[in-house]
Amino acid sequence: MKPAVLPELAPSSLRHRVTDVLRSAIVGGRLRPGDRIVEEDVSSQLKVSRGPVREALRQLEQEGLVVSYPYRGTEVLGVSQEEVEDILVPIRLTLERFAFRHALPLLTAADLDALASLVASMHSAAAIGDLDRLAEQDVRFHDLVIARSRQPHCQQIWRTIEPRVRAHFRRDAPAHSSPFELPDEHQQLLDALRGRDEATVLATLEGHIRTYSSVDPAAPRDDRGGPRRGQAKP
Amino acid sequence: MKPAVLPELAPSSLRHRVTDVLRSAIVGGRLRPGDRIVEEDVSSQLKVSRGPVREALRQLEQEGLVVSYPYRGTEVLGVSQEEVEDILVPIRLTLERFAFRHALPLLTAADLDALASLVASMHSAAAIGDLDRLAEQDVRFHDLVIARSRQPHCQQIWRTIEPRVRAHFRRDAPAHSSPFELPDEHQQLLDALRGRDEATVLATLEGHIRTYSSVDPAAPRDDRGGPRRGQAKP
DNA sequence: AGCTCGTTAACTGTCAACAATCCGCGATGC
DNA sequence: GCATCGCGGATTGTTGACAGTTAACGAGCT
Repeated sequence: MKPAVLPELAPSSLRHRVTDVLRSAIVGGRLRPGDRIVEEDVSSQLKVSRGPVREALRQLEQEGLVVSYPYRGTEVLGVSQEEVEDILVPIRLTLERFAFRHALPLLTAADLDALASLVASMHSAAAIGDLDRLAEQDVRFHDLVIARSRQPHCQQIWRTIEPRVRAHFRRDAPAHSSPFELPDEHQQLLDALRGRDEATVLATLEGHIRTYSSVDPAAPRDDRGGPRRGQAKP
Repeated sequence: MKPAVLPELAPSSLRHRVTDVLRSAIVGGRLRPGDRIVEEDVSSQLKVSRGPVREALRQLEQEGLVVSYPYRGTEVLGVSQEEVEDILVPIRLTLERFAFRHALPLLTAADLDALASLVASMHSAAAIGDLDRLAEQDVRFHDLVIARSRQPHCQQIWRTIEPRVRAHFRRDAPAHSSPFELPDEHQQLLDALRGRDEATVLATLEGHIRTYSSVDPAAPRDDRGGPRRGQAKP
């Protein structure tokens, strides 16, 4: 096996798994903005000590999903629609333009096949209305391309932007578009990548991301998450 | 004392101080890309245990200043000029546009005075050639405005972008412009803020930040910092 | 009543010891 | 010679205990 084409397994330390569990709880909406996260609770529920939990919380804090105040604890942070539209989506656009441009000449046939199977999975998920899997494959598509760009800062910032965008659409704008548009758009992206034409790729990408920024303007703004004083009684 | 105008002292836990020490060592160039950071060394030098050091490293990792590989350690990460120009500066522009727009109606007379004194300090620093203080006041100027915007995600992303930009200019493009332009540009920004006219503020800001993205194109690209195998013998 | 000040429970912050993993190097076998 | 295996030092990952801080509660004073 000379050409290293193995998917290079993700690092799985305890702290990474704790981070993933908490992040998916937040992104999935089981932890809502304003909810407190108590280290002891998490560590006892997950049967680990508080060390890894603390490190996970530090990471989530840097990802903008939680805030913590010294000696007072950590709570889940909300995102205002304004910040999503005016900051997160424009940043995402900057990142992905850069990433797709750099990944384009580096994508192997195996990569394109992997993307194709993700698109196929999206089609079937849309067909049976499995929105969770649809979102999951959506993220993986972009993750893969961005990973192939081999630009460390681009990847790092992407990892901090993407969960917030996803949390926002999951929590506050659940029905932003027909679930059938998503697979089609990614199919177009994939076709553009196969064509290896940078201009086409970037134009398609731009259209794709802008689609997602135009959410229902009647949706309520969400600007919760100020410093908490006092705590809820049981 | 009804109107809360106290500068609200920064949280000073051990982990915050360790983070600050390491970050300033990286941004200041005393730790260079590729250098290893060993938890035990840091903890013994700073006379603290490894816990806070680990949390500091997690935070710096999220700020993109270091990378760590499981069970193998942490090392300082470099930034390529391409990533600075194509990602970090555009993101900075997005953030500051948003922040200045939101801060504009919220800035108090005291805030404007504080900005004025920063500008004054920049003038005197430029006069005696104190580039460190100049850069320090530069950052504080933008920090203050962004803090006043009261947009949590904007602030959070700023904190992760700014150190990288600063590290880049400090390490790789030390003489990007005359030290006398900096105070003047901030003077203009301050005047625009005093005028309370959004369009003027944004135009001035844009010019200011773009100035900084146009660095000497002959400067060497810096793309170090891949995964390390093996370790240097003493 | 309203304010101030101890008291206290619930947390977070910090530490030092222990466990797990990686890397280099030399022994071993072919 | 050269690949493979396994040992050992260095360093990171994890744990449980202890110390410090916060905010709510209630007694005492005015």
